[in-house]
Amino acid sequence: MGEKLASEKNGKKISIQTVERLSTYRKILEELHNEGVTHVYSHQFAKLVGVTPAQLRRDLASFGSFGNISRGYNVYQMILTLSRLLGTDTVQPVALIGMGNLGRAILAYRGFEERGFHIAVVFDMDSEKVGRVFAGRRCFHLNVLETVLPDYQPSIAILACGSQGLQNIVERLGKSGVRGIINFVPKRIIPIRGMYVEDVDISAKMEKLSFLLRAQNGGVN
Amino acid sequence: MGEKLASEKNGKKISIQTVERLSTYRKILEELHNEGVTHVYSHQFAKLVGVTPAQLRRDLASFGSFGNISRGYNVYQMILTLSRLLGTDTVQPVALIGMGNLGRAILAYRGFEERGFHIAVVFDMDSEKVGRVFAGRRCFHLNVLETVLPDYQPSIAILACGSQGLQNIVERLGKSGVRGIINFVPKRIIPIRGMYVEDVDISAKMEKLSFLLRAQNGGVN
DNA sequence: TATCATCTGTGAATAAAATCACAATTGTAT
DNA sequence: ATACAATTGTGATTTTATTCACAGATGATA
Repeated sequence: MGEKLASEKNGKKISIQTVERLSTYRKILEELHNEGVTHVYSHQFAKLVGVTPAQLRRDLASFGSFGNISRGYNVYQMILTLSRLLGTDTVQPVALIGMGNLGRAILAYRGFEERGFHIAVVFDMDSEKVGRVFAGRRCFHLNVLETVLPDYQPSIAILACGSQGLQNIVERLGKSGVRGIINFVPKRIIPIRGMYVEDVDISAKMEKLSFLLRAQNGGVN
Repeated sequence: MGEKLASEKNGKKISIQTVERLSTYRKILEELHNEGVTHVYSHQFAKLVGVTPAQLRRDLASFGSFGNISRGYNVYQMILTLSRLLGTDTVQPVALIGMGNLGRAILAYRGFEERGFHIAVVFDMDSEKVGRVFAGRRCFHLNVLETVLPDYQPSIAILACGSQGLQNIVERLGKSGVRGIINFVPKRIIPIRGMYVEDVDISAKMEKLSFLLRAQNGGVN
């Protein structure tokens, strides 16, 4: 299925699929918290996030027991636990490679900061971009990656650059201590040992939709 | 797992997981084609896309038989078949909602056109944006959605707007014939009957990476 | 205090996905 | 023409994920 790795906690395993749902859980929990809700039952919560109550309970049970058997789940306690698990309880510096349209849009997006990720340093290869300041960050040339990264120590980098020499950039990032990569470039990259890559491929998502629509229409031949 | 739906072809089922891999397959096949490669064996191809040969063969077999038992798979034939399946053999009009930083970055991205998706019409609510021309498209006010959409007949829409009134927009799109949605807004939306939603949540991807990194570091408590 | 309704956490069952492993096939070499 | 090496497509198996369904727990109520 999906992917391989899993983590362990209290002897139980947290599957990748579960982790992917945890972000949604946290998001909804924050909304509930802001509305003043202190406890929620699995069936209510499940409806809000769009999963079955059983799956929700199993997911939550995979990293601890939070449910009071007749009050339901403690919203705030779960937010704290999830934030800890997802690493959003502390601010994490992130490097951004590529200051084109996409890079600038990512930089402008406030959602990361809210969730504990701070784009600390940005790079580009284009001499047009290097040296300019974007949203308060001076843009460095990729050449000086190795020199500059240690000042910021990001463990995550976002690739929003061209596809040329991409694999090489990945390897250099890896050697400079980056362990996780969000890849917006529609080109397969191979992580070096101990690294994780998450691809964001919007065209692929469109193709998936497109497939589903055709399939539903009775399968155009 | 993952999701529910599947499609059928020749009595065999194409699972969602398979569909998600088909985009990658097609991408790699195009590269091979451009390099002049006419046939490829499953083990070579599998290595390129990063799956096991067995899985690749099973995926391909789920919608037809292309393999010559001793020449391997016909690259060009597979490109044609995949393009047909993924609906990228004809140009598909797409509507884009939201002309902020993200919307403009999406509009500027050439990758869609290459894969057969054309952003035909754009909308916003901001009077600052409405009426302006972005990359050749005049921006319409969301108010006139119902009036304007029939001229373009998109079956897919991209949401890159604010989260206010999002669900309402989804429903209006659905009533105007939109069947698939790519949602960049970090807010859960509920598709109306017959609609598909694909969420793109970059923060969630970062949280996933963050989790994996912590887990690997021995599980910070 | 005893009864009741309803919840969680989880073993057991089911469903889905991935992998194994091999029969059938086919080009190639001699 | 025959033997050989290597490939595909797919039954069988294994692994992983989800759902079912219920025992045990707990607050509410009278």
